[in-house]
This record gives sequence, C-alpha cells and structure tokens, in this order.
Amino acid sequence: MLDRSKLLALYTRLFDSYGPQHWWPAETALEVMVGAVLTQNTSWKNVETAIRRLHKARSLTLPVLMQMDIDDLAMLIRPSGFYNVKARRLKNLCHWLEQMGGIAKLSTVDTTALRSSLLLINGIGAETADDILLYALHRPVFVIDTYTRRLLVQLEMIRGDEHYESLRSAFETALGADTRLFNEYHALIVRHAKEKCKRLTSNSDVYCNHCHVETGAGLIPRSTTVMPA
DNA sequence: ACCCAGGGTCATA
DNA sequence: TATGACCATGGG
Repeated sequence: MLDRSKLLALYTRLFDSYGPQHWWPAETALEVMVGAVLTQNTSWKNVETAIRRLHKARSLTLPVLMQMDIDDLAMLIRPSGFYNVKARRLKNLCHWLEQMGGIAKLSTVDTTALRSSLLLINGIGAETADDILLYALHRPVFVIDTYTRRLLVQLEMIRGDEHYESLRSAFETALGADTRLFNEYHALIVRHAKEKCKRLTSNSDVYCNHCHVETGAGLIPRSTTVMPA
C-alpha cells in the first residue's frame, strides 16, 4: 500500500522542480501508440528519429501502415532499434485497431476491457498498454516503469520486488482515478530520471540513475541525491 | 570497449 | 513463478 499524502507530496516536489512536461509529445493518438511500441527499451531520442522518418514517408496513418510491406516498415523505423520485432508489433497493433473498428471506436469500450484486449496483442505488454491507455486514450491508468520503481525504492516507499499490477493498483488506489494527474506524474518521474543523468557529465560526485552498486539488499542507487536542490 | 535506453516474448527449469 | 537469451540502434 502506498501513502496518498506522501505520493502527493512527491508529485508537488517534482512539479515544482520541473514544471509541466506536456506529455505525450505527438500529434495524433496513433502516433502516441506507435511511439509507445518504438520506445520499448529504447532511448526516446532514437524514437524521435524513427517517428520523423515515418512522418516524412507519410506513413503515420492506419491505412498506410496496414498496406505497407513489413520490411519497408522495419527500414523506416530502423533508428529505434529492434526494428524487425517492432515492425511486427506495429503490424499487430494496426491489425487490432482495424478489428476494433478504428481508433474512434475505442471510446465506446470501457478501460478494463480495453486493457485486457490490448494485452492480448503480441508485443504489447503492461507498460506499453498503459502508455496507450493513458496518453493516447486519456484513461486514468497509472504507468509503472523502471524509473518509477527506482525512485520509490530510493525513497523507501516500496521494496522493489512488487509485480507490475500490484504497483499500478497501489498508485491508482492511493491517488484515485485522475487522468491529468497520472499523465503529469509519470512524465515528471521520467524527467527526473533524465535530469540526474545529465549531472553525471558535470559532477563526478553525483551519479546518474542507472549507476548502481551491488549490496545484500539488491540493486541500490549509488546516488544519495534524491531530489534536486 | 563497455553500459544503457520511456520492454516484451519465448524457451527452459 | 522465475530466470536467461534475444532483439539492435545510438549516445555517454
């Protein structure tokens, strides 16, 4: 269980430090969904390049993606890495969208059913599904990622070995269904993680988020700086 | 040359 | 249920 007031205090601290993050950076719901797949275990910088290539090729529409050769799609998204599997996953997602009757029809389906349906798509796991639900479809779903885990472990609010669903329901129960809050909260957590990475180059005493040291308790961040000054 | 990134699937035990 | 291999580019 997570403490509501502590979560809100953390959110306030993050928001006061970084301000609104304006997520998800995309023009259409389809672009959000495509980006959610492309960013799997991949830096957003590489995804941006891939998205630009798709735009330039006028390929960010459902009909175009549906008819496009999978190998041509793979070459377009090449900069995002894992391009063969991701091309297949994008095709699977498009096939699902068409089966559902198009993106507009998704608004007639309740969030729980939509989530279950998304998770049946090969290549769409829990986090990608929740990215789509929150940032493309504006459903009150809290996205859990590795940054969220690291930060809460660092703050000693969780142990770190909790399952995805366990953490997600803990956030949603503590905060209540609030799409705008969930949107900004997850974006701020990611921003905070990136912020600490930047410091690695300028201050050798402060380490980035993924510099860890092995201890008996598992992976513990070496950094003692939880929040920026 | 090494480590990692806004994960997920599949085979194996 | 829980590891490990695999996917692959680009930046630190």
